[in-house]
Amino acid sequence: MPHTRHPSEPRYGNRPTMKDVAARAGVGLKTVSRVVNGEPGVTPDTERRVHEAIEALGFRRNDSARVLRKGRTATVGLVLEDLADPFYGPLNRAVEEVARTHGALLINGSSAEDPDRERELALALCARRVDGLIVIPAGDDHRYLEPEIRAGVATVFVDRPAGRIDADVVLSDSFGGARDGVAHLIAGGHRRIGFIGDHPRIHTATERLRGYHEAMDRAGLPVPASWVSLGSTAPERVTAAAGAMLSGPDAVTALFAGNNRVTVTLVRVLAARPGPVALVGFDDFELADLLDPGVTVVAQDAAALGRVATDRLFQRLAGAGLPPARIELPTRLIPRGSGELPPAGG
Amino acid sequence: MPHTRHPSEPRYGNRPTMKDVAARAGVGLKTVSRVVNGEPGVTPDTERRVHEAIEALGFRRNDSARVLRKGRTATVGLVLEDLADPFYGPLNRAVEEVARTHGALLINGSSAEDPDRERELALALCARRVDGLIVIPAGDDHRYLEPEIRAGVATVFVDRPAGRIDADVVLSDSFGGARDGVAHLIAGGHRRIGFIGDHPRIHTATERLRGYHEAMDRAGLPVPASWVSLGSTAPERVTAAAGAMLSGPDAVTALFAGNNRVTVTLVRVLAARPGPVALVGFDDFELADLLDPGVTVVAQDAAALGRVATDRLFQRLAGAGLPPARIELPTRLIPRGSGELPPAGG
DNA sequence: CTGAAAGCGCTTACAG
DNA sequence: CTGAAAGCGCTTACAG
Repeated sequence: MPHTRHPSEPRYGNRPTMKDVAARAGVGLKTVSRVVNGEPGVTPDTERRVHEAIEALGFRRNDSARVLRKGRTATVGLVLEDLADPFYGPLNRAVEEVARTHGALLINGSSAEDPDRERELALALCARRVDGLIVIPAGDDHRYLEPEIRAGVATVFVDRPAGRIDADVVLSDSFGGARDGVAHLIAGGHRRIGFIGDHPRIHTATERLRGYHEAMDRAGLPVPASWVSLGSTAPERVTAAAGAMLSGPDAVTALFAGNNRVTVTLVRVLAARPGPVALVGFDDFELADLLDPGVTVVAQDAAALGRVATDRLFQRLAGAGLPPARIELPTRLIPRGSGELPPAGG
Repeated sequence: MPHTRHPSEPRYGNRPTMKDVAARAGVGLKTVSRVVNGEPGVTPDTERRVHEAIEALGFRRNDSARVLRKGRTATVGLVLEDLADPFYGPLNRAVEEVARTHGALLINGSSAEDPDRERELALALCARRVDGLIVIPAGDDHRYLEPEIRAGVATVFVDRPAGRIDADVVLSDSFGGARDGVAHLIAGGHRRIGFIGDHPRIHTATERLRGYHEAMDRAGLPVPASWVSLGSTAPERVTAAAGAMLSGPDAVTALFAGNNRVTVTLVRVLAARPGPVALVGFDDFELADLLDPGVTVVAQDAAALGRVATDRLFQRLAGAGLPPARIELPTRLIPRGSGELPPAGG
């Protein structure tokens, strides 16, 4: 007797299959497939019988099987830094919405800023044969994705460029945004401005630092090494860095925050200090306008990053033989008070 | 000639399969499978040859095919309200982390508070044969999931109970949290307290309103209809509701906000008014402590909701024949200033 | 230690 | 209009 059904095979919880429906309706398998997929060429009577069998058995097509045969999974993978980070919420949602218009589902996960975990997750998604992959890089070497991209996985990097491979990337103008933010402080009369940012291995951190230097240079302002601090965005580290910059003979009168988390920590630090210190932060955040003073920021459009990246991905999937591109989105300076505070004590 | 390969079949972008690897290594298909899966019983030499073929061809196992045969997809589906809503970020991440410890990936999507979209999404996930489903309900009738649950999809509802079916649910103690929050205002001397919450079809909204009434009743305080307003959380609606409650002879001296978005809008409304009005909000939010005054909230642990729900889901998958349970997590009152303002004018 | 056959639940490419 | 056969890329259950 040939192998039929064995309890050790979950068989998707004993769900009925097209074969079961076909048997019950007294038709062929292909006829069931036709009805389920709304293909033409089935008599109303046959169709009715099939529908009755589907109802009676509670049949629901197994899309995993369908997808195996079709060759496309109608799935997009998204690797971001942290699903819990509010910055990625709108990006995540934007990716979902675009995918949805193409009938695709979204598998996502966090790299936790760990390059190994990013790799593991991205490759797991490739193993599931996602049609496309959107990656917010944690690492700086993405050669591991080269075979996947060559094999046809449409891949777009977001927020930071891919490392050591040539691939699509959609990002905000970090350099220009930081430059304008720092220039805004300089225009307000500041001469001693500190920069506190993320790890130097993170592309946006160094780009924003570059923008800072550009603005200072243009204004002919020298930058002692003590005014720049890159590293972890942990509150302790940022607090310590700010403390150092705000004391001593070279004390700064203004701070530029390299990202969201740094900004929030600096708001706390400055709220606990007596004198006013000007602050401009990269990235907007909810309630920034309600704080006192409101926090001046260089805002980027996270939803637009996700939308543009996913559009690009589906363009690739549609077969456009596009060369890898770098798409840069503009930022916007939003003055709210903290960035307009005059320098204390000249 | 039998059908072999045809250009109209994408075949996952011409990726090599185990069959290709087997041919190249000069071994059987099953041997490749053994090597790829680290199964024992392969001579080192054979193993080496297989590995070489894998390298040379750039083979990566197709987990979608594997999953079809195994009967379990190692995938968890999560239907939430809005991927962009910061409240769901930590929940989302917690679900991911628990799934990860079980080797499962996460497919998620937004219902956009639309019951039809919730249904469509949940059923699409079932069609993909997710092993388990976590749903934050938008609708109030989940009978459509009954066949899926019966067929073996482990299902857990979070934040709000399922409608018209008996299923696991993990939620915060909305009733108790709101009761305590309102009692806190009463203890501070308030007698006229308004409640502004979400749509009455949302379970948490009515539970929190129930808590409000309980606290007022216990204190022997009558509640005119004009002090209660449920409906959309759109800023315009909330602003109008607050405006009505804060004027006239029955004007309230304190407000209880039914959720996050209401709280934030009320903070804006109150900041624009002359006199102090006390405020307690349900749900904590970032920077609540930095506002002036700090916002007193009834905090729920969103990450714990996700963690407990996903643990429950995997318990079910492990085969524990559990009856549906209702798991309620405690809330925590965090006084920060806004809830401790005394009643203006007695 | 190794591999051929059957099967997971569908769709494709045919042939009637 | 309808369906049997072959196949998607793997794993299972055997048999050597």
